[in-house]
Amino acid sequence: MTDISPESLTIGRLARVAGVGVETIRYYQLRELLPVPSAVGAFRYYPVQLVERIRFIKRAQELGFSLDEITELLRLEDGTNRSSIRRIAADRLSQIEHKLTDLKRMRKVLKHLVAECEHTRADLPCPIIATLALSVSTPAHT
Amino acid sequence: MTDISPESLTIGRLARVAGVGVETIRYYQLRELLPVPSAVGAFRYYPVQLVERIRFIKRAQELGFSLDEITELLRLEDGTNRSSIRRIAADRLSQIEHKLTDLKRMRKVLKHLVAECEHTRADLPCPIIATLALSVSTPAHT
DNA sequence: CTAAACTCCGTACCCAACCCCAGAGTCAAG
DNA sequence: CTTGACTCTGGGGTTGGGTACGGAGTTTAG
Repeated sequence: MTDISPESLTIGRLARVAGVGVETIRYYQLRELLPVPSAVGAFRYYPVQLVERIRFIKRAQELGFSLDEITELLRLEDGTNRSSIRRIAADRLSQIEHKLTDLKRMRKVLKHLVAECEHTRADLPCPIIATLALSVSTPAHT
Repeated sequence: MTDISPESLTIGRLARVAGVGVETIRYYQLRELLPVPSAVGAFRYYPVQLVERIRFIKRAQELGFSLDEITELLRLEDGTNRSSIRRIAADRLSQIEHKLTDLKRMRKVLKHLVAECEHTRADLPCPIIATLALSVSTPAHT
């Protein structure tokens, strides 16, 4: 966390230190999640601070944020616009709630079908196939 | 007026009756989820039975099955190989369980962060950003 | 009979978040 | 000063489930 300015890395080193692939860094540059440093010679050199930025991105991804949302979060990184940050997080949260509801519906139906299939006599039609073949379907999906 | 058979449809009619787009039918043919009928004239005519087949596919999709899995299910459609059918459903079920676990983790963290951000004094750093900027991350994603 | 509507076929493109490759140039160690 | 590991640019491809486009031929309603 001690920041000494002249510390710089090539893209490969940055990638290794941050735990991502070189291509990931290039892709993030394209997406404007990372700055493209100006080359000194033919190669570009990256300040070590970018390691933390990449980790920020990765941690946000673990919470399910898309790169677009992360771009937003990075713009708000100074933390002064708390309500915008909260909005992004709250939006993501409600997307997650929605998906949870959806998956729970699927789980319920599948659990039921698998169980039913296990103890239905072998001479009767398979309940899983039978359901797919003619049930009145349950609502929405992602 | 050239009624090939009382029970056959052009691709457009089949699509309308089944509630999908023409392109979806062609795509399903490509994926071998639907047979490609041989053309009588220049156009192809589809037996009405395919309407049910398309609905089968759509119902399976609502349960989260991928088109590959549905291809499998269709091969087992006669229902004689119950254990294979159950395996596919059970696999899908465990994928769903996995995803549920993952989403619940995200929800927990996000709920906590949003709540914390709401109750933290405005002069302190935003807890959402702070967490992303340096937390020790929690496992897996998607 | 004509014009609208439809079909066929191929190709290409969409989203996300990357991965992989080739060829040429470059940098740093020995 | 050579070697080999790296970088740069640019293009491609992947997965999943389709959608969109365009031109030529066909069918059908009026």
